[in-house]
Amino acid sequence: MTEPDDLLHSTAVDLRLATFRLARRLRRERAVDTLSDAHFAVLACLRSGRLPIGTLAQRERVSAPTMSNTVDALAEAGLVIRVPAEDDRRRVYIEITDAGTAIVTATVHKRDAALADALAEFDFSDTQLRTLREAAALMRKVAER
Amino acid sequence: MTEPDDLLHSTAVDLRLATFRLARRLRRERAVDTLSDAHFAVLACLRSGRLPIGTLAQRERVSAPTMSNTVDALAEAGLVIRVPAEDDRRRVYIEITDAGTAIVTATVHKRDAALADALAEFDFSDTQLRTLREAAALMRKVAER
DNA sequence: TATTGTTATACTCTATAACTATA
DNA sequence: TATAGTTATAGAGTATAACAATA
Repeated sequence: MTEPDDLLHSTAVDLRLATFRLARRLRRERAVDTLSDAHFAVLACLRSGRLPIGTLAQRERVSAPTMSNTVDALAEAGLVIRVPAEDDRRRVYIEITDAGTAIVTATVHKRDAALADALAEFDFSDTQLRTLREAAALMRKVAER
Repeated sequence: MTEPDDLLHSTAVDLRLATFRLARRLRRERAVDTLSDAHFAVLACLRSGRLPIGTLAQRERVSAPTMSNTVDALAEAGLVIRVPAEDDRRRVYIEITDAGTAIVTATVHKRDAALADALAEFDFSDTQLRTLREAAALMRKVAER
């Protein structure tokens, strides 16, 4: 346990507050209003390649039936397709479609643009921007511990 | 619109990714498993003082009926109480109880401790920690724009 | 007539349990 | 017998519409 008033702890407090507030602010930026955060997260998960339902459920920390329902909805919207595996016929791979990829790309661009605009508005110096980038790298290390 | 490859934009991209991942990681740390994120957020909102239902609904960006339900659940759990306003008898103030305050405090401590432990594990230098604190301050400015 | 909050109703997201098909 | 996925069912959380009480 860390002392309540050392640099480590006060950094943790500041960073927790800032992270929650910024995440909340950015989550509001969406390309498609009808797509929930949970559904969007699955779509984003599939950008780098197809995955079976079970793996998707584990990654998103939901149950298999929940992921099955989510995939139903995404498939009905034409954003993913089910592809039965050839070697193991119990398994079904989920692949993102071009329409799905387009939504992920547009949403990501929208969030990045909103954040870039916000940063621009404050006239941050290059030094401050580099501080933010370094911090971002540290934050990812911490999150993926 | 910013150029896709300038410092501003690449900072935005890095910061968006890092913010979402760290927020997700921290949200898993809870003092009470039975309390949902939405309910906890309302409780946290009330730490600094009592608020009417309508204000709570606006702050948390949910409808008034939804907030009414949430308050029902929190009141049933003994975490808040409804206090009718004296001057305007339509209005009801929601006040956090000692039990509610205890849960907020415990959860915040747990999240800060988890983050501090993670930071400690990486043996970040004081310079790196100060980078994170400065970044946190900038992030809050951006979030509260 | 406008405002504050609640009740009625319905839809989405989630989970556990039971089931089907395949290994 | 174990595994991958789906279906059945139920419980939370959410919204809009309609309502009651008060200003």
